Amino acid sequence: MRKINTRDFKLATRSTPREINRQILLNLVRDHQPVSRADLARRMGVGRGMVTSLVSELLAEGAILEGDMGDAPRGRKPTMLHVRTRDRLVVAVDVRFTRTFVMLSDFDGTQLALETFETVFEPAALVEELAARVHRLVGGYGAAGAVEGIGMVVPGMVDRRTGRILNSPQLGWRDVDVRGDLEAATGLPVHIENAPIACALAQMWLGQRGGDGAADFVYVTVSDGVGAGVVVNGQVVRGHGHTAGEFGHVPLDPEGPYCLCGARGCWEAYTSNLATVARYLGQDLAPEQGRRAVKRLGIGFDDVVTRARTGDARARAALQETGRYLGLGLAMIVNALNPSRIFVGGEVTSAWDLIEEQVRTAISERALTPAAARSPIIPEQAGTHPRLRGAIALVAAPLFAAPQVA
Amino acid sequence: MRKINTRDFKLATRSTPREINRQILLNLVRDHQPVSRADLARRMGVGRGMVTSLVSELLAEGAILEGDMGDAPRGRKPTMLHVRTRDRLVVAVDVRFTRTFVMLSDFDGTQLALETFETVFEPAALVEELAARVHRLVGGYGAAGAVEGIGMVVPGMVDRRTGRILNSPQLGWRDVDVRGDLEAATGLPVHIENAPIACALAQMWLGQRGGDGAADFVYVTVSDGVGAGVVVNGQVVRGHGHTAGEFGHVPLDPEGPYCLCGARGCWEAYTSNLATVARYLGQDLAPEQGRRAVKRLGIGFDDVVTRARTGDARARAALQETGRYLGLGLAMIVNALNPSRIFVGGEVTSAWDLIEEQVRTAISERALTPAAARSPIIPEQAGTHPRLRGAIALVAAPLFAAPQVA
DNA sequence: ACCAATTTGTTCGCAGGAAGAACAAAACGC
DNA sequence: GCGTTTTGTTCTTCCTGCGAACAAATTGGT
Repeated sequence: MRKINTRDFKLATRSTPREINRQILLNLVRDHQPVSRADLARRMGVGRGMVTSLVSELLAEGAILEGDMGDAPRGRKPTMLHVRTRDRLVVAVDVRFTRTFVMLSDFDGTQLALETFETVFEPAALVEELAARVHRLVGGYGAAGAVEGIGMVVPGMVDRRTGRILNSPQLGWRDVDVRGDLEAATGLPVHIENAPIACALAQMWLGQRGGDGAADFVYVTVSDGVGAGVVVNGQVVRGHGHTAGEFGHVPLDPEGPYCLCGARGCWEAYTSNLATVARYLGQDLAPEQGRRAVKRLGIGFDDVVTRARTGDARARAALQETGRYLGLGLAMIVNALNPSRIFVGGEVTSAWDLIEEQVRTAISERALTPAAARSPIIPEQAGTHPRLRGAIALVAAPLFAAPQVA
Repeated sequence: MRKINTRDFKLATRSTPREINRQILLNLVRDHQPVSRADLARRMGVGRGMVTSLVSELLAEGAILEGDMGDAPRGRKPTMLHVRTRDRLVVAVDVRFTRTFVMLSDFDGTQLALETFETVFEPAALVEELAARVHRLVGGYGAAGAVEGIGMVVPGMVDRRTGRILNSPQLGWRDVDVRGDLEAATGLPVHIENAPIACALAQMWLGQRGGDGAADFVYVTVSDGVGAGVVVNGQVVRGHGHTAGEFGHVPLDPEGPYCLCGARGCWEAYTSNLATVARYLGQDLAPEQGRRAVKRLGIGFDDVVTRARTGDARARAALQETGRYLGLGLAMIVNALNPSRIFVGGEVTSAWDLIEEQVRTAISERALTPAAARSPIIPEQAGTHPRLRGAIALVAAPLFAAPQVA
């Protein structure tokens, strides 16, 4: 029961049904490939005639491909259809505080090249550096297919429509138009998105095929900060001012430790990697000295995990406390949005076996119903570059998304 | 960019464009009535021919009406169109812990009759009582129009599709099928919904006409408990297990006061009416004795407000603290979802002038961006029966909602 | 009083595309 | 080779958006 916005609606034309059915068919091919025309007709509940017509249109556009003959017990053998992905390339860019990652991949997420360099904070210089690398990658892998766009993920608020980065404290950017410059420098369409949202997009568009198409889930990223990408009704929630998903700065305790945002007791101040390290070292995080002390000692989150695994009881305790607070925050999300599942990404997942019990206990304590207490929490295994996969989704998703109508 | 669910999609047929445009037109009439065909054609950007055809269809169905001639500086005078609401009736039912409210109203929300009775907790008995009253109302106001359905609002989780009440602690119901029984007893279609969601629906469908069509907002109800109805992209969020919006049981402080849900420090335990009264009396809320003490003294939330207004400094302080915690919880919603606005309903609104400053201060302290800190918080004035209006929306909304497509 | 101008509302013909039936093609077993 | 079965194409029908032409209603100027 969606309300129609009388200021910003989209009329249906004669060709609207075709657009809709085209996208449905394309998504069915995507989820069930390899698949025959006759099978598609059965799944869609339409005649094979219509499928033929839609398929030939998609074939002409190069959206799908005919593959081998399939096998059938009786009758004519079907020709199988696939989505064309292998020779359609994307440049995925992940700008992080320390380093920037650039990956060349195809629409499926298969990695062709990956390079990283130290992040340049000056927007113009970053664009120049990126443009040079994109140019090199496009030239070097020209034979593998055509690059159809650049997907870029940044920490901070982004206005998807204009492509402007409204505010990124980590990079020190305010209302910067990187998209326009990068498009001009490379001649490729550029899509920019906020990092946790991109991770949610990666789950939505590149997650396991034929999954139950979870249309309601939350992706929580735990690294230096804590953020969340929220998906409701198959759509990402961006918020009115582009700042939705900032669960990281919801207070768990008004008297809690100081957070980098200036407030006290933020969820992030309990469960971010920095918080875990600070807890292990027995330091208070926020007073600037504490933070520098953490940095000086050169102990990172991964070191804490390693020590916990090799018998350091204090490290183990620090991690378990992180797990407990992680669970409390997740319980908040369960109560607020009751998603069908919550994905967790970031370095914590490497210690999941050490903290899972604490996480689940905390959720059970706080969940309102037994069903909610059982909400699946799915750690995304490390090393899958969820942000880069999100960047790929930024380019690939528009081809598969439902047409906007009404 | 909505993802198409390949398990549960809806094909477009030949008549899909018509359905879509029909609903757009109907909504335009609703928002701009009285309005002429030519004006609609201009607003929709289509020829007048198509408008004529759609309008005659809607006229034939009785969805809209032709009214007076309008006035124009030159040329033929237009005939104005209206949505037909006056003679289309709804029975709205609000089942609360103490009393049940039954209202007869038209589609516009104009009240024709309102009665209340003490809530019967036994489902079968309640249905019987309701059926008798509906029968009486329908008979008594037969001349005013035809009753097109019953909208029912209950405290607790509801499965909208099946109409079953999954769990209502307040009423002591678990997996009860009131809808089927009430439909059988009255012969009218029945829609059931959870209370905070219904309040959000009331805002969405019966809120001020031609408002900016806020498609992203949250309605927070503060009474005995604290709940929220969340609207994203023009759609209500129900959650995977029908328990979305339970912000009331997110902890503000793990060491805080006990909540009726059993946990500690819930937002509800700080800002519900009971919490305010308990704070005023200096009692701890949750231990069963405290709660009974509050009841025994016979002081309600309204009494605290009255005393605060007549110079009782302790009452004033208790309310202001409630305001502060209310603000902290609202800040959480702002950070999590960044809605375009937050509506607040319930008895607190009667003391809004006393607490507004505290609310706004708390939000400012916790919001991440200046824009988020300025998020409009709109108290709904008391006595407007938002839950009953939500019940009306349950019946009226399907006529205006966007058709589900793709 | 009549005519031009202007605006509203209706009708009609064209064309895009869903829907389904008829038809052609391919494979298998007898 | 021939019937059977399944796949894929083609063709006809009909719904409906879309634009153009037309009818109706009103005002103001001559």
